Amino acid sequence: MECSWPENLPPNKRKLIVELVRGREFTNQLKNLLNNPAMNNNDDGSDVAGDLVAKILTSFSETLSVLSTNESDEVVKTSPSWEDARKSEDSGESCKSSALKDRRGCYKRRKTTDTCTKVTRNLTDDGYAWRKYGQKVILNAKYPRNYYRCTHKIDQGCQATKQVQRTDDEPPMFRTTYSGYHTCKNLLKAPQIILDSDPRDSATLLSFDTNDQQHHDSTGIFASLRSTSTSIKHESRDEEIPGPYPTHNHRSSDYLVSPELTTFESSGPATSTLSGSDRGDVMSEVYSCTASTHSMDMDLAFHFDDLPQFINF
DNA sequence: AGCATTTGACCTAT
DNA sequence: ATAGGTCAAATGCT
Repeated sequence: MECSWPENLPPNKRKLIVELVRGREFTNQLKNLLNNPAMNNNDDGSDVAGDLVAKILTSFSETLSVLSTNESDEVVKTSPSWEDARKSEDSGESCKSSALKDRRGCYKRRKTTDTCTKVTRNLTDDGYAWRKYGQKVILNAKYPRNYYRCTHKIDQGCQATKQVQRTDDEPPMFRTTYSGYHTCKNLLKAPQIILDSDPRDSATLLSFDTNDQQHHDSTGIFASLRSTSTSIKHESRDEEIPGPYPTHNHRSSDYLVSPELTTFESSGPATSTLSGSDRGDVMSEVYSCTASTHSMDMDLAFHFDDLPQFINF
């Protein structure tokens, strides 16, 4: 069947649709294959199901790749980039004078991204290499908030960031908020995607708190991902978070321990909000995520008693 | 020397 | 106006 694109559809959106359609097609083939296991081997002995899974994963990778590119495109479009700011400065229009110092602050704060928050008793490693780029005193908070970006922001353009803040609670808890996708090729472990795990498969409690106006359509992409193991190893050595001011040193190599992999992805031109959750003394860790697109809002709360499953970026 | 962290400045969102 | 997020020079560490 001939497919005609709307004239004004940007190429990257076409690519998104193509990849999603491909993914759906491969998934359907896999479904048929599962209904007829006898078809799983080609004449040459190759594993058809395995090939299809590989194709599906590739399709998702491509989709996520396009989405991350879109995000940066939008930033450039809606605001002057650092380079643009420099240019307008050169023409005597904005920022201020004197060379290097004026680069400072000529940036665009990201308006919205998908975020995911986890609250833990200890600081746990998430398997990624982070570099601290800031620390802020937060109003009415006893402890400062620490800002980290992916170590591969420069060399691979990875946009993932996280914020870590010690709560005022006793015993101390640590709230980690992740933003953006890891698009880097993490050398420690590759991000892994397993689609739509059945919540009954694990002890994780999933709470879908949906809005009244919620409606779904195919533009919402939200894949929940299943743990590859039944437990989460915590980092052998806790990350150090500064106590009430001032700060300690901690180097990015502190974050390089690789625990088991669990993955979570959400995407979409999005607005995001964070929500808290509490199960009193039963709770050991709580993860909450909100991802919303223009067509779908979804909140998730993850409770972990024995750490069978969680989220990873 | 090279890389990571610290920290004040600067900017945006509200 | 203010709180919070990011930048980048200075500084520290290996």
